[in-house]
Amino acid sequence: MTTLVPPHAAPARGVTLDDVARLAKVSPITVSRVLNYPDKVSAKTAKRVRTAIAKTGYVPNLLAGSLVSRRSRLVVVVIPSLANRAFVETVRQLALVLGEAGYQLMMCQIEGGAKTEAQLLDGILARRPDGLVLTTALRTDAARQRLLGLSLPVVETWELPAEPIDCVVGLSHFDAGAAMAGYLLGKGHRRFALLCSSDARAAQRVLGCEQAVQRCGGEIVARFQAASPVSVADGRNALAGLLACGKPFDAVICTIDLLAQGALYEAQARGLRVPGDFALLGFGDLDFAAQMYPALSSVSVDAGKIGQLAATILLQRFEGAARGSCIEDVGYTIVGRASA
Amino acid sequence: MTTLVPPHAAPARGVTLDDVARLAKVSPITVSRVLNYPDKVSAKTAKRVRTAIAKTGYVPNLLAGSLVSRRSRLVVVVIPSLANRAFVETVRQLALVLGEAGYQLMMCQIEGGAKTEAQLLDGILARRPDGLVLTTALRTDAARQRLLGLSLPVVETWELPAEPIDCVVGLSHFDAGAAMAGYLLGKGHRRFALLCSSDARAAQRVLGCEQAVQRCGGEIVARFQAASPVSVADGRNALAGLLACGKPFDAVICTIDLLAQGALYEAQARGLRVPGDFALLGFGDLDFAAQMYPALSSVSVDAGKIGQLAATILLQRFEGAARGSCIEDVGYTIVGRASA
DNA sequence: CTGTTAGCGCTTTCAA
DNA sequence: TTGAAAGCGCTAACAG
Repeated sequence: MTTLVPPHAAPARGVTLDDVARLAKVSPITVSRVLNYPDKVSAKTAKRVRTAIAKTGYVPNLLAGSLVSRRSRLVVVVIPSLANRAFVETVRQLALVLGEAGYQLMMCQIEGGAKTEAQLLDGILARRPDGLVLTTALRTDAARQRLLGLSLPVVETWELPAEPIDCVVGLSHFDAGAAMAGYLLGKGHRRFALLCSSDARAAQRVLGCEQAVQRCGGEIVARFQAASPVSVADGRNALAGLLACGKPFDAVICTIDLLAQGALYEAQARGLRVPGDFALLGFGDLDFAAQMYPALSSVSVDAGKIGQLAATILLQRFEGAARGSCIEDVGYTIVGRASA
Repeated sequence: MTTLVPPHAAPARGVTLDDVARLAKVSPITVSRVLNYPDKVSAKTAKRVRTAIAKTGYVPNLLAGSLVSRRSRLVVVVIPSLANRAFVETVRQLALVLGEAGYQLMMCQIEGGAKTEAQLLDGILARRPDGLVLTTALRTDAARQRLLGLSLPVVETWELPAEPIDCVVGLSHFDAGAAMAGYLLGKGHRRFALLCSSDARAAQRVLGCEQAVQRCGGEIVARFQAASPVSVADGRNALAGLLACGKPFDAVICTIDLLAQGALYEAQARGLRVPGDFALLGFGDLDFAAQMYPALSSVSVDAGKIGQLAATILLQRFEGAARGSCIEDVGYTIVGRASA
């Protein structure tokens, strides 16, 4: 049982399938079948093998298995940042549905670090996942091209790209922005301030918002742009800046609830009242929105449904569905509460 | 260039290292070296190889590489749930430091699903990560035993387990709880209400808190326990329940900022004043704590430092440091603000 | 600096 | 139901 330590102190050799096979007095392939196709092995043999597995503490080596079977049973979901709470429920549902189908989900954060997007992506692809879920669009064309050149199933989520890589589950942020403005216009507001975060989707919402306001005879009196990543503090600062510039407004539209949260705190600190002094509308319907006082009106997106659909679509792609065979729009819902 | 589709529609064969080698007119190992040990190849040869790589769109297969080299350059960090914001910065720093050292970090969520903890762990181990970071303690002994039986470097974080698996970067939640009570006792508060979340670490903080209160002649007049996962709504409900039961109190201690946030909203909704009517103290110092009105007193833990240290320790373990060679206590800081 | 040989641990394919 | 042979794509070890 003693093993010589190799020169460069490589990790211990570990128990292999062959070790288990020897102990159970079967051929290696039988052990493999017990693990992967239990039906194809007699109950008696299977039991002997399982005993040997337990006795040895064998952990299968998926690197080897995936290499030859060309299936890793791994799905990677790429998220821009853990801090972005929009994706929490999406990822949860993804993991759940994929897990039930025998796939493992792992998350990769794509923010920060010295690596380019393409390098990060190559690092992921090198591990040969069976599928990929993107919660944020690839910013570089190099990365996009890389995926287009592969036959790897990909689901882009949370938006509706003009030229999808493969399948899509998302919503139109332009439309959502227009609906936000429409909602406030419908309540009689005309003088809007915009507090914006700095990502492409927020920009789309702003665009939709601006066009709707213009179309209906409203006016955008001021606009503040927060740096990325956006924070509650940005919301406070933005409202402070807005008040400082002195232009009158009757509604504040935030591209994300965090900004609205900050704006509300700033209003409270100054003794201003919402919705008395101005209406306030956020986006995302994060958990605190319904709980704040006053409760925050927001736009809700069914994040869990995005995850479920993305998982289902991936599974279909694994079963042979064609690339690009599915584009789903999950839409959005305006949730009116006390603040607007 | 046409390939027959194999019977079970296995994924396309893809470009291999041999293809690149053939195109560049070198041996496969030279291509490997260009990728892994660029110094060991002449600039001229390297250039030819890189051209061939670009031309073919070659993506290395780490499954094969890791199999033979016994190094996956993968570190997996296990988190209980994406929703838990405490770990955001820890994971970010982990990814950063490990990334600079050539390791890739992937996250696995361990909540929900039908899989047991041990099964989930086996699924991770099967991919042969070079290291593991736990942000939450393993709940089952089976899972713990599995890790103890391997030589895999592991760092447990965010607490100081009595019997560590390997290395540790954390803090004493018992001490933090005692300090929370001590802080309020020092401000003259004596009648405490406790709003608790339902995890082991919160329980430790509660324990520390209770003992400190008792020791100093204070009193815990009421205690509410929120179900897991905890939410802002739980905070509102808990404060409402507390007020309903009618017992007088002058300070509310929450095991987590989310509960304090909810409690504050409920207080605002009822026209109560913080800290006028009662002091409020949270834990975690989440981003909104400093921004709320009134600003929330809380306990800050240097989450980023935990990540940095964990990464550094892992790298040392990779370099041969002994199992269990490092136990770090990062402590905590009480951040006094308006609410207490 | 470059190449040859061997084999990582497993599953596919075919045969019994 | 079980097994034997072959080889997935790559790198360690050694040789030139």
